[in-house]
Amino acid sequence: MLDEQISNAWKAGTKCEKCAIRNMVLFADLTREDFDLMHRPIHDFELRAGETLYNVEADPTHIFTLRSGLIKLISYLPDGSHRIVRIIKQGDVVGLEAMGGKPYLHHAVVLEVATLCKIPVSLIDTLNENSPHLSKQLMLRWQQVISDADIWLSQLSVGLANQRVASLLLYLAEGDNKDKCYLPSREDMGATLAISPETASRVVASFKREGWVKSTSPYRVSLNPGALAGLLENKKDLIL
Amino acid sequence: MLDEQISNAWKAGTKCEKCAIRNMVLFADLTREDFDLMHRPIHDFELRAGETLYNVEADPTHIFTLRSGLIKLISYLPDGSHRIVRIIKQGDVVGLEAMGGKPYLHHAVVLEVATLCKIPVSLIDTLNENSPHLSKQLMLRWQQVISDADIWLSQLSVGLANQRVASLLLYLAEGDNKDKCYLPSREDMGATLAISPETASRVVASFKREGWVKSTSPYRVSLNPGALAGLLENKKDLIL
DNA sequence: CGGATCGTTGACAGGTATCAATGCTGGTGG
DNA sequence: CCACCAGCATTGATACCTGTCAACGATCCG
Repeated sequence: MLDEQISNAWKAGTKCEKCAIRNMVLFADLTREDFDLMHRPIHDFELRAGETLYNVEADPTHIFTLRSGLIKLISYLPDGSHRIVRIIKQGDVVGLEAMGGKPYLHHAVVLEVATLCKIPVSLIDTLNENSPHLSKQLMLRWQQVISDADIWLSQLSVGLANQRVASLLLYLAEGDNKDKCYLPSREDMGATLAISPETASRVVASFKREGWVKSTSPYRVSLNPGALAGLLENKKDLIL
Repeated sequence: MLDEQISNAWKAGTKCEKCAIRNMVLFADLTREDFDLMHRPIHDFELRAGETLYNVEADPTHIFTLRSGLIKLISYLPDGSHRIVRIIKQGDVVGLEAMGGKPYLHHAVVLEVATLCKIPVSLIDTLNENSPHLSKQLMLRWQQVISDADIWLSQLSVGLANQRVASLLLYLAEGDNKDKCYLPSREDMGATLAISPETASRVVASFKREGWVKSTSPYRVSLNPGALAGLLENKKDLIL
């Protein structure tokens, strides 16, 4: 039975290599023996839209990699309001805060059906002491997170409402087929862009009227990246 | 001469321990021999307001710790506009992106006279392979950065202009004497809070009229934390 | 004393939040 | 099978807030 668990873990390991499609190579250099040494294996699983991956009160014992789907990270303010501070896309790592024993910083909720790998922090710690390579990989993950946070700050929270919505759609399209992407609920868009749901609705409606955004299936749209990007250009056209 | 350099590095090392006042303990567990082994020592120096610590084009060969003063991190957008995405306070680490060879993500400019430690990335790398403890410390630094970024997103970019200004002042006061803090130029406040400099000016002026903010010296104010915090409470007073 | 830079203040237009009403859709139960 | 309901998107009307443009004042410095 234990052997079965190990085997399952190793299966997850091979999937990790597939994740490498999006430079997800945390474990690319591990051998079969390394896995056999572990008591608590990596576990892969699936969550449906609306389900919670973790919240701030959960035990910070695992980090996760998102193999497919979409996850939102919600930050709650003392006054009860909330904001979506990040959207996790395929290949990203979630819950890195757990390293170091600190509680999770957010409430992580699935937007689109998600398949994930669940990795015990203790495992990372063990490997960390032996493999400086993994340590480097983790460092790169942290950088990615910061880099994403900066995009949020410098692009998604600035400018007119239609510019913010355009930026968000383009951001979501990056991880997807480049011109098809997930379309968040209007309330989620509001919480993401610091605008009201009604304004978000108005903007999306206007984009649809222009033909820049077309619904394909529920919560899925195809879009015209060029037109949307055009909205962002003329923020400051200085005469240099 | 080399010996003198080493001695200087060690002096900087002792200062690191002083930094530990704000849980800055990157090198707290290093011995004298460890330092003697290093070819490129830690160097400490000072920068005046307005001077640049680094920009995106600089060689990402060092990370820095801020022993005193204040530094803003600016992110430039493709369209030429810019935003202040973080403000580095005493005890914080700057330029962590340099780990991993990636270019610096921002333009780092001094707001208030800053004293810093300049640490070669190569040094960190070397130590990293031997000391898992340092690796842990770095992890904690990353967390801190993320945590700060989240504050920016969830508090400083949301709500009415006066709420944002209040949040910013309270944030700056944290690192200071709790009721005295640095008062940024109106333009910097605008770039930080995603509002126009004029609006920032109006809000600050109104705070001064209310007596919540009082200039002490140029770019320095004392403030009434309670009153400012009061502005943030009634965002959503639900009947729970 | 002029000039530059920054902060302040005013007037006004435009964008957005808010409140409210109306469609729309999917699920439930009769 | 249909009616009903709940939740979400849409749309409208209005007040408020903020951006913008512009003028003026303060301060510092050459």
